[in-house]
Amino acid sequence: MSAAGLKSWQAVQGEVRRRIDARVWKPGDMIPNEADLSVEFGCARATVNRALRELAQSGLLERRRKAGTRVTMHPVRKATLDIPVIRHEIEGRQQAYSHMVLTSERLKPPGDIRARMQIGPEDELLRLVSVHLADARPHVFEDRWINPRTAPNIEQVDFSALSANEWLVLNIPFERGDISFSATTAGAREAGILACREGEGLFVIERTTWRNGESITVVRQTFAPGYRMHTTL
Amino acid sequence: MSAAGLKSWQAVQGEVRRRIDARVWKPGDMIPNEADLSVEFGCARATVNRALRELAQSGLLERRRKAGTRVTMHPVRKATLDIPVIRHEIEGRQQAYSHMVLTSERLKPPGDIRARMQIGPEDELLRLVSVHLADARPHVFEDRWINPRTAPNIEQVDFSALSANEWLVLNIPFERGDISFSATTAGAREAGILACREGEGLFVIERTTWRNGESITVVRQTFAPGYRMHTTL
DNA sequence: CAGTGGTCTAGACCACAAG
DNA sequence: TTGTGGTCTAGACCACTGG
Repeated sequence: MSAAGLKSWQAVQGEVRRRIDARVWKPGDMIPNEADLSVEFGCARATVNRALRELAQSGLLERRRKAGTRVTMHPVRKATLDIPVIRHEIEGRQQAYSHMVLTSERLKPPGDIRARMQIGPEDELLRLVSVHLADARPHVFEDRWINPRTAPNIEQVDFSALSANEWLVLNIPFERGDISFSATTAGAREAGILACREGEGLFVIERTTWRNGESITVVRQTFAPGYRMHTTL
Repeated sequence: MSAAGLKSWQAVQGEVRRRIDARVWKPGDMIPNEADLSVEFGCARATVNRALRELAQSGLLERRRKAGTRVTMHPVRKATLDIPVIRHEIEGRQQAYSHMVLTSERLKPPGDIRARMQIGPEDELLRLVSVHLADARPHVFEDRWINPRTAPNIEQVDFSALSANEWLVLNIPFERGDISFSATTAGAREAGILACREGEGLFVIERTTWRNGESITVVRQTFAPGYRMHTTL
């Protein structure tokens, strides 16, 4: 039953996965410590550590100093999604990208935006409403608020040449952000802009990004019908 | 400008991030090799390697043997989503979980399911339609196909006690899977089951899982209005 | 061919937390 | 207090691939 001569961390990881899968180590069980495993497998402890560390990060194991390592009782699967710049996503499908700014204005935001961006009640933001097109057909409707304090010179940028998304990616990289995925129902406005029927279900991504503890932007992107994000587990 | 005495991989990683952020190393630039960096930072090469490896995995750097390491031209942000078992998600919100099986039958699947699960034209699958409830209110409508070849004994399982999701997680762990997120419009059936209005936009997760090169299950989960997945970037 | 990242090793010290 | 994982090190060899 024992396995010796597993000299690569991938091999160790595979053997550990196999044992968990085969219920040699059951959910909730403790597994041997790194030193013992390194002896059993005939490799260095660092190799075992690398193998187990990745399994812990992926949620299959739980590790605590002194307490040791146990098989997670109810593993939470994690999926990694790529969040592409919309132009690249469209061009990657061999379609022609373009975008249009519908409105651009400076004003005090409503309360929910103010709260999400943690700004003062008198601060003004730049609001940009735009639509991204793939082969001249509407693809995403975007409603964005930008904080001029973190993005100076934003007022001078010509967003007809470069979308706000790309300008920010290039000029104001963010340190931290949160993102959410949901669905909404097309109202008259979305239906008109995205050329779909009112009442259709639409995929929505909302994002807030931060830099040096200050918010950069809040954006809500509503996708045309049929949009789908895909990844592997 | 140089930084010496960065003795932890986190510190090295932070310094590298800082330089990329500050445009010391611009998108597309090569950066020094690991040996040189380890000298500059006053640490071992393995420490530099660990720092850079993680940055490469997160998409900020591109590394190739012999070619060296360069700053990614258009970094693709990655978001990691937790895909919880529905019962845990509901109970985590302090709500009472329950579920109901609406139909359970064995039959030959339609062509799209057959294609996605890569099974023969004569193979039969178990089809389970069910709904998960949070505090007795409908939360998810689930349409699932299960392959009896990978999940033997599935016919004998009492899914009124344990949902198919949980039974599979416990008994037939998958090796590989794909998942997609999209939106749909509630039809009469979804509206009835989820107690929402017809025509409402609903969030959808579709999953296919595999084990030993054979498909285990295909499931489509349609969430009640207002559902949202959230994570950080 | 040779330069670069990828990995393994044996040993060491440290940080944390369970008993 | 002490067992465990977390990390660093110096050195070594290997695998890939650009020139």
